[in-house]
Amino acid sequence: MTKGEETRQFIIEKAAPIFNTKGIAATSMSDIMEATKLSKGSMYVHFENKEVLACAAVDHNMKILTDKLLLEISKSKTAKEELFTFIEFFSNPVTPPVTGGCPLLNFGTEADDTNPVVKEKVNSAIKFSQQVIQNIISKGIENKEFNPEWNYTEFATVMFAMMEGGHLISRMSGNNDKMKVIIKTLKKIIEENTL
Amino acid sequence: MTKGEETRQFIIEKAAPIFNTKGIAATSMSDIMEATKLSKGSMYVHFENKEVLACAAVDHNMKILTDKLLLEISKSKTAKEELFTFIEFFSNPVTPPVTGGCPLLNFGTEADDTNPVVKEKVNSAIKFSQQVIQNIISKGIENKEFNPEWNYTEFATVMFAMMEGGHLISRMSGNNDKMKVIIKTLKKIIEENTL
DNA sequence: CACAAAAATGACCGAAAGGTCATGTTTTAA
DNA sequence: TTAAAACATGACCTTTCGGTCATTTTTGTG
Repeated sequence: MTKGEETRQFIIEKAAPIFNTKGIAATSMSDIMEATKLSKGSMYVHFENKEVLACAAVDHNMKILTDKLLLEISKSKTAKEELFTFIEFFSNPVTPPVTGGCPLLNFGTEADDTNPVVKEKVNSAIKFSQQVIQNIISKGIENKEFNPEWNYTEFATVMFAMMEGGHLISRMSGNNDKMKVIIKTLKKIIEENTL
Repeated sequence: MTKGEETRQFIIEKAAPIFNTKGIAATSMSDIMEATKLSKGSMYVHFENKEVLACAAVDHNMKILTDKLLLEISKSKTAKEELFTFIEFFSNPVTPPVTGGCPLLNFGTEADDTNPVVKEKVNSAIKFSQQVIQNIISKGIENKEFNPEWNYTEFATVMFAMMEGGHLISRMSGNNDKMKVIIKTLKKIIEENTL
């Protein structure tokens, strides 16, 4: 990695949690300058404009989250264990795996009617998440772990939706109680489909 | 209503969809001036500052949504019908009942780490929504419509979470298909608890 | 109708926004 | 080692932001 690439990466890493916490519109280049202790000119050497930096920060937040999640999942032995790990990974929205909370929720709602590029990034990430869930269950069915009649495509959607909704509720209330209810419910459904 | 009160209300009504669509940070007083065709000075006659206007807009969005929802629900005859109406009311996130999509999702994620006042407003509204669901089911149990063993407190949380999550997915993808899956799933659970 | 109070106007203010650029410093590869 | 390329700096630019205020217009009431 050249010096330039290193600096670019450094800026992204410092910027990512700020964008995820404050939102794209509310984050200024000065915020990033302060966090990186770099000059304004230096920022624009590595990023054409704020939008490009914001997009890089969005990507970074999603990548960090995905990497952490998949790493945790990879430690599991059975498909059921993998699903449980997935769910438990998000069990504490008040102190989430990525600073600022779920980037899909944060950037998705902000980008919705204003930023088609970010919106599409979020859309892809949502699809990917559901695909991960589906792949785990599909594998579990092949392994004779899960009920082959399970409509797991629909379950993947329901599970993802429940977790995002639970995330919102818990972050608003400031405690993880409601997320625990969501988790309990999801685990029960999984148990019911376990052979 | 005096002229002043009328104008204040007029500004709120014009501002509400803008705030809900663009977000609080990304909405400028100029945006509101343009929408209302009023002068800057006039805005500040009725609102101390942007924050006060934003709060009024948040309240308005939530009130409009609540009023519309409760009106629809009031047309239902049975408790089960009321629940179904509640769910169907949100069946088209792409063309939602309130311009900009669910204000709880929009303002909640934005306010999360930056605006405790709005955050608390959203938190209260979330609690209220779940209470509405609980009240319907509670009444339904008394009416012998629903299974008295139903853990409806937990269901209210799950239902709310699923709908918010489904809302996000559908808005990101630009079509209501995933929301339909959510709705189908919720209706099935309700049927299972119907006597 | 008169007239005080309320509402509306738009020029104006300082601060902060995103962005540029000449200049100086550090990397990098021949 | 050295020279060109890449990187870093911070002063500076324009625009837009939230907000103020003297002035004018409208409103409502005695």
